[in-house]
Amino acid sequence: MTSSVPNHTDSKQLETRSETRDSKLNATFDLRLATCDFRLATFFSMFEILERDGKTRARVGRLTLTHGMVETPVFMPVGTAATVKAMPHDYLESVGAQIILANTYHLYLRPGDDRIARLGGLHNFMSWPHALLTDSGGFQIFSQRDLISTSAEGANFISHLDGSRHFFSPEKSIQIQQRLGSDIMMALDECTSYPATHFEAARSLDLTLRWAKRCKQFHAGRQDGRQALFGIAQGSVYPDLRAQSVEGLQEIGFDGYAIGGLSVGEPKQAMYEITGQCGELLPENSPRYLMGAGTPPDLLESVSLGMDMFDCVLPTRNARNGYLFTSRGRLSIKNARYAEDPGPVDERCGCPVCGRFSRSYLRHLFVSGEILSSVFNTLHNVYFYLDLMSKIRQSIASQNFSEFHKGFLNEYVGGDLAGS
RNA sequence: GCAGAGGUGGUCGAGCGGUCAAUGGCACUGGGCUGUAAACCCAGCGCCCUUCGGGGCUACGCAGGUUCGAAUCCUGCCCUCUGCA
Repeated sequence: MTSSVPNHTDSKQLETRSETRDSKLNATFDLRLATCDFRLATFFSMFEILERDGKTRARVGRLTLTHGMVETPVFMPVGTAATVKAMPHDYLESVGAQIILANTYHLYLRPGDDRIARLGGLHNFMSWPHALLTDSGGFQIFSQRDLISTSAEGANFISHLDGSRHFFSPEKSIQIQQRLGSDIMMALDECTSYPATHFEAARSLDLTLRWAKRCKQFHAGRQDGRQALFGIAQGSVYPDLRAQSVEGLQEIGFDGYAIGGLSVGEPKQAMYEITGQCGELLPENSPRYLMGAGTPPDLLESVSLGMDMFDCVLPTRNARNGYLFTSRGRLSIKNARYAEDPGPVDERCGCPVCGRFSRSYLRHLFVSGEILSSVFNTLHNVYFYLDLMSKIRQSIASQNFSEFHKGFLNEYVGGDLAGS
């Protein structure tokens, strides 16, 4: 069974990919043509569990989507505006990205879902032949709450781009995601901010559940198996509300279940407790997606609690802000101590950046504000995340996940890397 | 040589009698970032103490002077730029 869990980030595989770049580009082009007309597609969303860890709730699974199979646990790089910032597509492929995120609200505002639809859908538009997940816009209800008001009917947005007013109903969010043609659509939710009182969280959860039902109903009318729909649990840090949320979602029935409203400022302990609780309550045979998480230790902990899918802006955003992930912890490449450090960012990293460039050079690029700084730092961080997920899958398959988890934390220190 | 303009903290540059250790930008140093309004944001940035309220010292080309008080006014000197010879 181990063989069914490919190591997408094996350095030899990287070389191979690099050597066959031309043929790969051709394949990409062919795939793009093939996916141009969705009516030809016959895939349906499916999740199967391939391996289970004996000591924790961790499992290895395979998600079969319209645009390819996804091995879980999986980290999905965030590509809000139809681009994983600073990452060329072939870099994403070479690093083993199986599925990336895009954002419904942002793409609706610009360039517009109708335009993307006319250009053959999001896969075609951005020339990404692999799996795509679109977030519903629910997170923007949280992150742009000063510009948004919600009602039972939906969310009223004031565009951060030009001040224009827009209304997002659950139906509209799904309609846009259908036009985009993502492999996985997310139900429109209200991402509850933290802290929230029990009363506020209950109100928010109730709204989210009603919206979830409308999303499902709207999608059911057009259900053709090409796009999966995931529901999102809310309930802040209150176990009774989380239980209610998970139960409500299952009554409606989704292709997968996400945990939203975490990693929004709550204590780590609360985050892990709620994740663990949801891991137990969510259906065993459905993919479980912890939205917005997290740090490398968060990913390991959440996998052990039964989570299958993750997304987070940390590897990409932090890369652009000069913060690199290494096997020994974080490293702020802008620090003066690296000014003349000839060593690689992480001597144990197999990424092309660590294989070629010094900390000194990368610091220079960052300090100088060079574009390559963002490119290299992002490539390194995304590689680090995807490599970590690959190792997690392997360790689960070989029944030594707990040891791997422990060993990783032992090396990975929260503070800055000691100058070495 | 004559005429005019000017020399301010790492740098550019404001201030033009007290509220000035001196606005602001940059540079520098550190921190933050968890379904991306983020190549962003925050803080520090003369020296020495501090019970974190503050206190002391040294600083606006150099040297004097006026004044209770000078980066700011006066005198001399040094230097820079522009124009005319």
